[in-house]
Amino acid sequence: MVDESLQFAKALADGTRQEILRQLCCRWLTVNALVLTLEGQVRQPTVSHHLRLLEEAGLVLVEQRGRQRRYTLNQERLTTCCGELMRVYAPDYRLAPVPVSDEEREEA
Amino acid sequence: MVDESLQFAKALADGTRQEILRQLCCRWLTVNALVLTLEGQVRQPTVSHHLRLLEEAGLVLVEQRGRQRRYTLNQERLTTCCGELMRVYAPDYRLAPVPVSDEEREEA
DNA sequence: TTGACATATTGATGATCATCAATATAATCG
DNA sequence: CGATTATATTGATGATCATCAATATGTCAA
Repeated sequence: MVDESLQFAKALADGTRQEILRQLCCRWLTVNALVLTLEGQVRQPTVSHHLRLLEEAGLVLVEQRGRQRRYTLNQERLTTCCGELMRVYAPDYRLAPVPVSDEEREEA
Repeated sequence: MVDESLQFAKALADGTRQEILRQLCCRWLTVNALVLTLEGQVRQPTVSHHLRLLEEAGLVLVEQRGRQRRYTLNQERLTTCCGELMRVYAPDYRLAPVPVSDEEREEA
């Protein structure tokens, strides 16, 4: 796809995909584990379909482990895409992405 | 809609709507003026349709002026939505939206 | 009020897409 | 090799949605 902001928005424009991203935030899950966390909402082929779109958009990272594949959310990519959105559509604001320290992360 | 991040993503998940937002960035345009800037890409009812979705998502502001309606992009709303996305999906990063000063804006 | 202009709404149509069951591919083990 | 497990792909179906022509609504001027 040519337009990155469009691909990014389309990737997020589905409730199931956003739910998948929430499940993959800050942890690695296999496809089957992901299907289980979604508790019967969707079948495995549907999850694989969404994972493909998310991977094409760069929003998830994959790692082959034996016969399983583990996915996780790519926070850096998401940050970059949000930054691009703001750069284009909110030029009067500034985005200052700062890595959160370990101590702060533990508070949350 | 219940989920704000979903409504935000859906609003941006269309090329024509993103083009409309670009045209409405930093200026107020009437519907007809907007149709003209899109140079035959889409007809007036289509533009009105998109403006309705964008307004429902809070991404544009409207002002009635005589028999015309003027629209502009709501940068603050867009910033808020991006911040919410990052808060949920990139908790290891921090968003610090800071209004850009007038002097800096003139440099760009 | 009538006419002209600006925008919104309606209803139809085709395109995109989310979902599934069935099946294929791929990797591991015996 | 064949059996088993994990994930991906295919093809079909229904839902959502972008678009348009036609029309309605609303606003101002004479």
